[in-house]
Amino acid sequence: MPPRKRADAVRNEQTLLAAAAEVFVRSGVDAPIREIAAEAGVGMGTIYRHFPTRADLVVAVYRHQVEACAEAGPALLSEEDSPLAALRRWVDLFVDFLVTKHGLANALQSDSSGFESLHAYFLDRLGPVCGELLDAAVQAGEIREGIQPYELMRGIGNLCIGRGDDPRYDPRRLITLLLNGLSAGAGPGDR
Amino acid sequence: MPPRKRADAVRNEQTLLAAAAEVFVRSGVDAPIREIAAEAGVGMGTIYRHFPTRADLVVAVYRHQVEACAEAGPALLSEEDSPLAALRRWVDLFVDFLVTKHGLANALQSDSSGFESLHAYFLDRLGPVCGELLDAAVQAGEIREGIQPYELMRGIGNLCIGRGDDPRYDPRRLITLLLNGLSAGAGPGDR
DNA sequence: GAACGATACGGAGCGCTGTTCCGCTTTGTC
DNA sequence: GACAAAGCGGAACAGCGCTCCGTATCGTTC
Repeated sequence: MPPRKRADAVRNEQTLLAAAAEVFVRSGVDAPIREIAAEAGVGMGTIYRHFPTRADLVVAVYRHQVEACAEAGPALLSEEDSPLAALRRWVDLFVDFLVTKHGLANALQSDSSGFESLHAYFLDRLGPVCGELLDAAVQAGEIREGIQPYELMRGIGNLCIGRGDDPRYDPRRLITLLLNGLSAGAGPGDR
Repeated sequence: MPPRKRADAVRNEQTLLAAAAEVFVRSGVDAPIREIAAEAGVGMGTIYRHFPTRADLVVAVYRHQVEACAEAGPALLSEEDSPLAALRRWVDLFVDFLVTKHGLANALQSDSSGFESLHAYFLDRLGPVCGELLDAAVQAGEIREGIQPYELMRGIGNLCIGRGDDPRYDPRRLITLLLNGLSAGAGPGDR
């Protein structure tokens, strides 16, 4: 066995993933390495040691975010007051994650097979989580039934395409409207 | 009326278009501005004056190339010994042009409507030219009939996708094979 | 052809970026 | 506590986009 990694290295890797995720949301996946290093409070050498290329970093953040998003689903369900509130907060996390996801295609440039498998992983992992949130909200009578997880995730994903082009376009506002539409008139008496 | 442009400015613009086309083929559409300036033998200021953004330059080269390619069709037909030879040389020009075309999407970033119209212009202008070359070669019994201009152009275009990724992949070699296949066994006795 | 604005040119210079490299620090082990 | 080994930080270098302004060229007028 190769001797296991040093504790500080492990720590730094986690810090970097979190910092990169944050910076990606703020400045896009093409953000300067310096900015990510500063956000994480580490040197640039550290980033290059952990993630030799930008694609490595983007992929790592992607996996990390998928995982975080997946784990956040059940957690939010239990800590929020209502399933709908949990769903709203989950969607918010999901939107942040989409920056990374949309940057992935460029970062991987022409490795379309790698992209496919990462995309499949995304669907397998997040689809059920989103489904749980939707079911719970339906059970609680907070949203109308009938919408599929894939449909919602895809719709949100599409609303976020091209974000940043034009300051007048704010995907989050539209997504809020979408969710409002989903809950409108969905009381117990609804059919 | 604004006074017409100075002679040297017009000359430089033409020189730049030719130089940029050349450099795009050699180094891709992301080639450093300095390299294009050097190729054209002008200063960088001159490029920025004529084409404030990279997209402006790419679009201008694109139009210029479409035009050149369109005019080259009939010219080659009359100066080459056979229609097939003319077709081969035309395809060669076309392949060079595709570098610019494929770079266009990135250069325009998110202006998809601008891209659409440029693409339509491309089809309208070059489709008929390609058709003429194909017809002439068929008439001369040099290639089999039945292939459509759009089909050929699209096929060649697709073969050129991702060029430069991998030195082992040479689109021109495959395109040569394609043309050989088009002419194989297309003698007068063929039916 | 001489003189003179207007126009265009060239390239040094600035600021920002990716990437490397090596002296220094921290960690785990004996 | 001592000492490799592993890891870290960030100065330094190189390449790039873009601007700015002194200089050269052009077109016009006499």
